[in-house]
Parts: sequence; structure tokens; C-alpha cells
Amino acid sequence: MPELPEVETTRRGIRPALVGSRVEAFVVREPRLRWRIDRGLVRELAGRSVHDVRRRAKYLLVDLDGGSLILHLGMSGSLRVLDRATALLPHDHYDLVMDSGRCLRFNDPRRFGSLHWVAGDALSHPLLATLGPEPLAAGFDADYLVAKARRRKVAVKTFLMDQKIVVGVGNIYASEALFRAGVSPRRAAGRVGADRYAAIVKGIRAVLREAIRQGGTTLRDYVSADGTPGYFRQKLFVYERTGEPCRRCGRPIRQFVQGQRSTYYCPGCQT
DNA sequence: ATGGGCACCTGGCTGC
DNA sequence: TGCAGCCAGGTGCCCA
Repeated sequence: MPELPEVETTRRGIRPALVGSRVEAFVVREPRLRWRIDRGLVRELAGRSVHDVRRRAKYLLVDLDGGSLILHLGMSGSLRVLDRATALLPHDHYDLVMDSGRCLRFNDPRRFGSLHWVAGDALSHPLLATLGPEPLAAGFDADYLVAKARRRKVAVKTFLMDQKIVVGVGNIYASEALFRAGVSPRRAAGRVGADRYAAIVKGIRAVLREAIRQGGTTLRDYVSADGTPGYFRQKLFVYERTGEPCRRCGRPIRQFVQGQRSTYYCPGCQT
């Protein structure tokens, strides 16, 4: 499911219920996620207090005494804050039970999500160490993208989804940002000029900010921490709108496959 | 280094 | 109705 706006929405939703509370128990029902959850965590986590809940790229970092949990939602994962006694649903794989009586419950039908524990600095974990810049932070600009794209032949849409280039942009928001920038997703990354990269940076920032404001995009599985869906789907210009008229020029939206992922674009607005 | 393809997994939908 | 086939918000890894 989740790209940056959905992960950020989840962070904002779960943070108030966790910070300042202590982990009473960590319960694993299905350890076979993307990587097997270490059973030693059941002992490791109990008794530790939560200091903060941060986001890096599409990862959530739950800072505890002496270390951090690194959570990923994969394609179909979601986190909810519930009363600890709430009845289980299929694919509820683990709970972080807090001493407040609330619990953080992870549901993930496809099990592409993950959970790691790092003692010490979470950002030095191998999964996070090589990530590119945050798109909403200073320093992510046209000059940066131009430099990174030099001599690169990959399509610009695939380039923008590379988490070493910029983090948080997945299949929905890559298509949406390129539509806003008026750039064809097929264009080679190294053949996109500085002016177009400036428009792409603007497009990425705008679409991510607007999506966060709407609580993210719900297509299938995603729900925020209180169980509500995201409402940005209604604001999408191209994603999953094949054959429907472009909201700007009226021509039918087209779909094709790039790097085994569907790309959506307007043949009139994007060149 | 770069680009391309596969794998991991379940569920929902389509079409025969 | 049943079932095969296809598709889905991600990303690590292997190969050329």
C-alpha cells in the first residue's frame, strides 16, 4: 500500500498512543513476514518505554530505551491503535501491547512488511544507510536530480521510484508527480533538463503534501491508525484512471508497464 | 555501476 | 458455480 503519505499519516496516528508509554508485551502470531521476526524480541522489548515515533523514507522508527524498532508496511500492511482486548482479524501478525491498555496491531495480508530491532542508532541500519534524501526536506532540488541523472538511461518514472535517488515516491505518486510536471514517464532520466526537473521537484512536493493532508490514498488495504481510509484517491489525476478523460485536457488516460509496474499518464499533457 | 527481471505472499476480480 | 489467470501503495537480490 503505502508510500510516503500513507506512512506519514500512520506515524501521526500512532505516535500519541505510544510516546510516554511502556511496552508491556510484544506478541507475535505470525513471524513469517518479509524477514522472519526474531523471537528474541518478545523478551527484548518488554519494559522499554517509547520516546518517539519517526519516519525515514517509508520506514517507521519507534524509538525505545536503548534502541529502535524499524517497521515497514510492505504493499498491504497497516497499523492500528486499538484497545488490547479488540478481537483479532485475519492477518493480524503482531501486537505491541502498551501499559496504557492500548495496543499497536500490525495487519498485513501479503506479508511483505517487516520488523527489525536495532540497538543504538536506527539510521545506521543497513536498510536505511543507503537511502536517498527526503523529498520534503531542504536539499532535494533540481540540481541534485540533474546530477544524479547524468548518463542514466532508465526511464524517469523508474528513476524517481529508486529509493537511493529520492525516498517515499512509489508507484502512485511517481505517475501523479510526472503528470503535474508535464513530463512523459518514458523519457530517459539523463535526457530530462533542469527546468523539467524543477517542475518534477515541485510536482513531487505538491502531490505528497496534498496527499498527507487527505490522509493518504486508499486503493485496497490501507487504513490509518484509527481505521479510516485515506481520501486522496479522489484527487488522483492519472493513477488507475485508464480510459477516463484527463481532468486537464480531456484526452483518455493511458496505461503501460515499466519495470513490471503499471504507469499511467496523459498523452496530451505529458511530453 | 547500471539495468532488467524475479521473488516473496494473499485476495479480489475477470472471463471462460 | 468453479477455476485458471491476472493484478495489486515495495524492495532485496541475482544476473548480464
